[in-house]
Amino acid sequence: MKIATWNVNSLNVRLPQVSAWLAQHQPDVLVLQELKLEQDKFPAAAFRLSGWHAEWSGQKTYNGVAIISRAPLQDVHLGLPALPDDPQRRVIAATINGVRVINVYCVNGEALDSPKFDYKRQWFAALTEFVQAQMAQYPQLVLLGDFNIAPADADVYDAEKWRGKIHCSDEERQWFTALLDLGLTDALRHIHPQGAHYTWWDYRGAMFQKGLGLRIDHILLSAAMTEKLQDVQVDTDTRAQERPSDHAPVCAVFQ
Amino acid sequence: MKIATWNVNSLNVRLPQVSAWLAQHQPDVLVLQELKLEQDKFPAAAFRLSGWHAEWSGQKTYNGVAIISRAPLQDVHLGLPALPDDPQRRVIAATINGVRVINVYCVNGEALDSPKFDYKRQWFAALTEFVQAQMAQYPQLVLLGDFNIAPADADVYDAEKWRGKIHCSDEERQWFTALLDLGLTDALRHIHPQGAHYTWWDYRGAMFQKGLGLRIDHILLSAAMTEKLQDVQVDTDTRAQERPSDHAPVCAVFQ
DNA sequence: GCGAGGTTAG
DNA sequence: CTAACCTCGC
Repeated sequence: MKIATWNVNSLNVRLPQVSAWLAQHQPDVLVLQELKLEQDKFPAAAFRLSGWHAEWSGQKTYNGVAIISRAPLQDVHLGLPALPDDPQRRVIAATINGVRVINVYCVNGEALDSPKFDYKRQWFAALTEFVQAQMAQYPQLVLLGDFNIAPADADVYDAEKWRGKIHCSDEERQWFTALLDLGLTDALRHIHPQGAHYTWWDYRGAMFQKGLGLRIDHILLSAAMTEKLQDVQVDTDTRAQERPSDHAPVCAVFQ
Repeated sequence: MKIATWNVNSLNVRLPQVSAWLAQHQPDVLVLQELKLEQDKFPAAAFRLSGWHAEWSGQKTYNGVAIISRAPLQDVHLGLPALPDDPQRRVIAATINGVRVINVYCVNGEALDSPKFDYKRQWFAALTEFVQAQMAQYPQLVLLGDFNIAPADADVYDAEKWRGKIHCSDEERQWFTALLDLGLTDALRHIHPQGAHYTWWDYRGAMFQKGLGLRIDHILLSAAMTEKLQDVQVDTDTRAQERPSDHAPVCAVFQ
C-alpha cells in the first residue's frame, strides 16, 4: 500500500502534473491541499476517467482539500467538529480499505503576533480533539497533509534564522508534539531519524535550487500503521519540474 | 524592398513570433506598435544578434513603437511637434536608405462621446501637420502603422452595425482623408481596389475564426513610393497562430 | 515567486 | 479575449 500527500498550490494549474504523478507512481491514495477552487469546479471527470475515486472539499481562491483513491471512499467527513462554523475548507477524512485517512491543510498563521496565529492555535486544538476521537474509532489511521510546522531544527535549512519564527516556534512544535502524544508516529523520522528532508521551498530567491527548505508536510501514523511502514520519501523530482508547486509530494509505502 | 507594419500587443509576449516573422519574411523594415514595455526593457540584443538595427520609443503598459531595419536608421524622430508634452509614445520616424519611415500608433478613442475621442481629434491634427512637414522634406515617404480608423465601409465586416461607431465615424474618416490629401496613397487599396482585407479581429467572440474584422492598419505612400509599389498583403497566417496579437502584419513590396 | 482576485484598456 | 496593473496570501 502506498499513500502520499501533496500541497498542489492550485489544482487548476497543477492538474496535468497531478495526473502524471498518479500515472507514474500509482499510489493507492493521494491527498491534496490548496486546491484553490470552488466545490463544483473540481475536475472530477479527469480523475474518474483514469479510474480514480475522489472526494473533496473545495473553496474559491484559498484552501481546499481532496482525497484521490484507487478504491472507494467510505464515511467521508469534512471539517473539525469543534469549529462547526469555520468556512475554511481544511480537513477531509475518509476510510479506504479499512484505513482511516485524514487529510489536513493546517493554518499557516503568518506570524506569531498575527490574529491568524490565534486562529492557528484554536485550529490545532480542534484538530487534536478530532484526531483523538478518530483514533479511538479507527486503529488503522493516517493523518497527513501540510501541517505548516517544522517539528525540529533538523527540519529547517537555517534553524538560527528561523528560531521562534512562524512554522518553527516552540508553541507550534508543542502542538505537533501533542498530536504525536495521541499515539501517532512521524513516518519520515521513523524511517529517516536524521538528515534534511524538506518538503517546501519558497518560490522566492531560488530557494529550491539552493537546497534551502523546510519540512512542513507530514505523514503521521497510528501504531497499527507504523508496524507496517516500509519506506517514506520526499519526491523532489516533482518540485524540480517546470511550473511546480512550492511543495513536493511525500509518499509512504506499507506492507 | 519590403516594409511591414504589425501591432504586436505586447512585445514581451510576442517577441518569439516577431523573431520568427523576421526570419521567415526577411523584410527590409518592420515597424511595431503597442510594445507595452519601458524604454530600457526593449529586447535590443535579440534583434542585434540577428543582424537587425532597431530604434524604439517605449512606455510601460501602454503604447510604445519601434522600427526594426536591416539597414541603419538615420535622423530618428520621436513624437509629434504640435504635442510636445504628450507622454504617450505613439510616433517614431527614421530615414532608411533614403526612405522616410513614419511609424504611428494612432489613438483608439474608445467612443465618440469619450474624452479620449477629443484627444484622438487633437492627435490626428498634430499628426497631419507633422506628416505635411515631413513630406516637404522627404519625397520618398512611408507613413504606416495602426491608425485605428477603418477608412470605408468595405473595411468593416458589418458596416451597418459599425456606422458612426469608433473607428468608422465620418469624422475619423475625414481625418484619414486629410492625410491622403497631403498626397499619400493607401497602398492596400491601390493594389486591391476592392474586397475585405481586415487587419484586426477582436479577441472576443472568436471573431477571427468567423472572418469578422476591420482594416485599421495601413501603409500610406508618397507619390515616389507609390510609383514603385508592387504588392501589398495582410499576413493572416500570423493572426491564426497560437497566442496571436489581435492584429495581423501588413506588408508592402517595392521595386 | 507564484497563485488568486479585481480593475483598466483595447 | 488578452494583457497590463494592483492587492492579497503564503
